[in-house]
Amino acid sequence: MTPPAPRRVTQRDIARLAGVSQATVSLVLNNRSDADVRIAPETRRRVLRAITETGYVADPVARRLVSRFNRIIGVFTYEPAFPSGSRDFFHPFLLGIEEYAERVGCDLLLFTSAPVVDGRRRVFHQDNRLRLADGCILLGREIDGTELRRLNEDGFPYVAVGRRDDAGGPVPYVGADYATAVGQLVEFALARGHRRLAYLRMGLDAESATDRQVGFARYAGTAESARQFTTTGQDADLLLDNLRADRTTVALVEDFGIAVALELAARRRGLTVPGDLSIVTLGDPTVPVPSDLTFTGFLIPREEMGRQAVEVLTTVVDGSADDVPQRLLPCVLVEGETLGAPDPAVDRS
Amino acid sequence: MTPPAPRRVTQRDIARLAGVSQATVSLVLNNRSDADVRIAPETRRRVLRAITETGYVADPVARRLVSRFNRIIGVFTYEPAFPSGSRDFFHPFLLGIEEYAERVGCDLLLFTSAPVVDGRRRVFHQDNRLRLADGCILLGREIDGTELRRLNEDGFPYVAVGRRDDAGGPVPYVGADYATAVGQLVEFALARGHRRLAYLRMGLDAESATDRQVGFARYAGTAESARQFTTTGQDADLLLDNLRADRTTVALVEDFGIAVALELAARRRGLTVPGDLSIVTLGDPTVPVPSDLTFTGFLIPREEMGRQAVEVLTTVVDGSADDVPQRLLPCVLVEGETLGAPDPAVDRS
DNA sequence: CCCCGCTGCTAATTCGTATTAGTGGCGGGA
DNA sequence: TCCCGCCACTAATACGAATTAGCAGCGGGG
Repeated sequence: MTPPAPRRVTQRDIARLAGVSQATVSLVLNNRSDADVRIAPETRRRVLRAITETGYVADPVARRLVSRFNRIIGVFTYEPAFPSGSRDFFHPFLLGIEEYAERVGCDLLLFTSAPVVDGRRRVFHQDNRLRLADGCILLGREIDGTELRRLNEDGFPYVAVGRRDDAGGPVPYVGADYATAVGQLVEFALARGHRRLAYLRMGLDAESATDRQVGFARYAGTAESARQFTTTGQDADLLLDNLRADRTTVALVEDFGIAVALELAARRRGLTVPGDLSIVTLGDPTVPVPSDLTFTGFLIPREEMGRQAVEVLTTVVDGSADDVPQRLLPCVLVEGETLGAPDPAVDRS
Repeated sequence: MTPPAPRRVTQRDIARLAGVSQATVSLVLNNRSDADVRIAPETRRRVLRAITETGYVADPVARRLVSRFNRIIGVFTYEPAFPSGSRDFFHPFLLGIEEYAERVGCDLLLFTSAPVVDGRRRVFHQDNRLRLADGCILLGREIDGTELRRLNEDGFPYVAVGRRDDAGGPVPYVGADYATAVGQLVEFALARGHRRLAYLRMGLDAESATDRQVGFARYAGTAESARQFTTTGQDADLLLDNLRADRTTVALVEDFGIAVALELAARRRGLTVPGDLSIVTLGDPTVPVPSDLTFTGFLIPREEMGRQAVEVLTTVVDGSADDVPQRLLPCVLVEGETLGAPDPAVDRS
């Protein structure tokens, strides 16, 4: 048992010590010196002395109650923020978020208390704690539309990381420009002479998946063939069969893990990459995948997304945001070694 | 420009809607039903309806002002929490912290706003925000003693991760029992026949370093030789020279990276590990080190330390702590492949 | 001498919620 | 009829800081 905590020092205590009123202490503290507020230097000194003597610090909670601002940025992750599994997924975002938060002097509040319902965390629940923060950053592959809608209705400042479809109004976000990145890779492939492309998707209906498909569909129009396959990557061999049957020369793979599995299957079968089949990845690995070769594809600017999310959020919070901020950051193309020219023999057949 | 934020819904609004007083709303909300507080079921229903209609949620800040509790756990890291460099250092702690915080329904507040002075973050500074949280977990290899002292004086609930020396009183902590772990490894080495041991330290004066040395000193007493070397690992060759000159058969290495460097230097010189020299590490890698062999040593129970830190903190916060909680968790020994028997020829010389 | 205006401060109020003391109304027992 | 006691609330206050209106005191101009 600890002794009943000694009541913490308040402005009243300081006031008593310095022989002034609580209001004066507050004025000195915020060192106000407007036209209509003047404090004699001597008085100011007495107050400051009392403050340093007692080591007084203003209670941020009480302060917030008045000022409506906390300098706290909420971070809501739809999966645990520090999981072993998707660890590499959130980490770069958090890195950028932390960096920028430090720059603007904000603390980060991780809403770990949000209860899990139906396998997902929920922003809105009984004892909603969102308001502890001035605004909130939403992280997650998929974000529930109804929750976004609710945020919009409440007018609570927030920013999603990753592009989001409208939800009862436009959603502020900082995303990655997947469509363009995928488009560029398709153009590369076409320029190399590829005419039979395949797009391997996981079958998620997250915006990030849609955007990639859009990029593929938009730029692959001139190809002789541009099929799409849905796969989990479990049966890479079957997948490979399908691709071969289709005389595909380059596969654009949504998920990095599947690309690795595909390459492995090809090698097992005596095929070479990119000799017999080119493989292009459309996103960096979210879990460490042991692979000795560098895949052609792109990197998602996760860290920068985190940084800019904080930046955007601050503008939304202080009301200086221009309309609803929506940013798409360019992905970084990776040359890699898995995109080659198609086999001429096959190509002519 | 956003429209001037629509003032958020308060209990007064609910009260007006339901035709009751604000106090009644509060009573319904906390669904108090003590002997001296009774609300007619009909009234209760009216209030609840108004609440669900407006989507009202209590302002956690105002609530805190009254109750003194926030269900917020502060996390203070002396280096950035999500750095690229020491990433693997904090991550496991945070993982455990998050897990347990979720379990007890607390949010995590990362004090990213703490300014960096002299290359380190400081807990105490001008605009101290510690009080936003109910208590605080301190993470860092080295923690400033004066700050601990200050925390003790202020009576602010906190727990350090890692054992700490007294600072104006005992420091509550959850640490790893390095002394015992190192001791066990020394005993293993002795049991294998080693008589000439060397302890390679980095020269930090953190408690974690001291504890390891204590373990070494305590258990290596019966050895023929038990020297200590200070090294940064830069000149692994010189280090190796010294060890050879000293006829050392087993080196206990504080830092994992140095162990790797040493093994590399040995191999370059045509020596085998553990044939010619046994190497034991005294802590797991904080940065990913490419190495194909498993070092004999121990693992620090970082995740569990994080979990228990939260657990202990909650007891400190609610005053149910038994005295000053100090826990040392056992490390997990790793058999590994780098501890062998000493070369008999050398041994007899 | 009166009043204005300036200086330097304080009293009072506000933020939103929790808690406690108290109050009006009503039924029942004496 | 009077009073007690219970029920179902409400009024008032506290939490700690920020802010605003306003009040003494004093000097100077008319």
